Amino acid sequence: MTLTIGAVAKQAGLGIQTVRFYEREGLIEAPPRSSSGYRAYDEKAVYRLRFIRRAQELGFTLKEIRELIALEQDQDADCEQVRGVASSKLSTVENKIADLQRMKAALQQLIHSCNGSGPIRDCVIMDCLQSSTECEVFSPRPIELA
Amino acid sequence: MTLTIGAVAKQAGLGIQTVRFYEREGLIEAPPRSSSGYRAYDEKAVYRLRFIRRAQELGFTLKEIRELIALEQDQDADCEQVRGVASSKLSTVENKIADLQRMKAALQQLIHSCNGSGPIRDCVIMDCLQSSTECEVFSPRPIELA
DNA sequence: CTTGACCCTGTACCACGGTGCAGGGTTTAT
DNA sequence: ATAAACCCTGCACCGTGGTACAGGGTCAAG
Repeated sequence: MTLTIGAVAKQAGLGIQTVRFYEREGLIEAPPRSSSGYRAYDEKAVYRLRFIRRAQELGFTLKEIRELIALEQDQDADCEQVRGVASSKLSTVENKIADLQRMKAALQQLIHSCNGSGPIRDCVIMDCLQSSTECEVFSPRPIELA
Repeated sequence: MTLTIGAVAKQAGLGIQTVRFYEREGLIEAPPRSSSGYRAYDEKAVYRLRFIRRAQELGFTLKEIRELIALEQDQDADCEQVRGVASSKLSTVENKIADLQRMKAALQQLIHSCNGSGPIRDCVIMDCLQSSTECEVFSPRPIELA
């Protein structure tokens, strides 16, 4: 018995549109079709979709997931390469954490330095955002935490 | 002496297109124009643009920055409200950090459990992503760290 | 045999924060 | 006077990860 797109979507915890989107994006292969043109999936499709979900939870982008899948399908690829991908992802995650921690510290300092009453024109937070000097809250490294 | 858009952009560390984009988005007010239609900025515009940059560095979205600017312009607003905005931003930053730390731990565990050699079919990392049981690396809370 | 639930394609659209280009006009330096 | 460097508008497009809708066909239950 094969599965309809609704069934695989449900089992993988995704929407139908999303499954079709993944097919278009080359993350899953196009399944065979029934005589009436319905997609006819097997169990493996559910695993593949869950793989995608899990990898996303670990912070991999769809592009990176496509690469992981390509590696998996490559006879000549080895485990080392997979570990490489995971390691570089780990680095980017660590960098994002560092960026966010700088933001956190800066925000805490801002909040702490605000007594929380009085009109805006006396607000330390606003001053701090406004003037270039006066407040050394800003991180050396800018944004880029995409 | 007034400043051209190129000059303010440079002083604020932004591109010209970006400055016009901020104007369209209501983050800065439209400046007066020269006789030939050129935007004629004053010094304050540079501060406003830097304000935007700084707030972005702290993790505020453009929408939130628009709100901060609106607060600043509101005679009846007080410092408490500004602190509220900053506090809620702090919370979201903290949540993002927590999400990323879960990812980090999971990635470390994956990388650690991979001996780093052999073909893909024996790769623990791939196994782990593939099979639903067998590997308790996955975070209770899913993605959503946008 | 009809009704509802499901499936199909194609296309457009969402938020986010911009970037780029075409097709003009202006200013400045040589 | 001419070229380079700047400015203008308007519009389209980028990546990311989907979501929605129109306008159809199909399948199972009653």
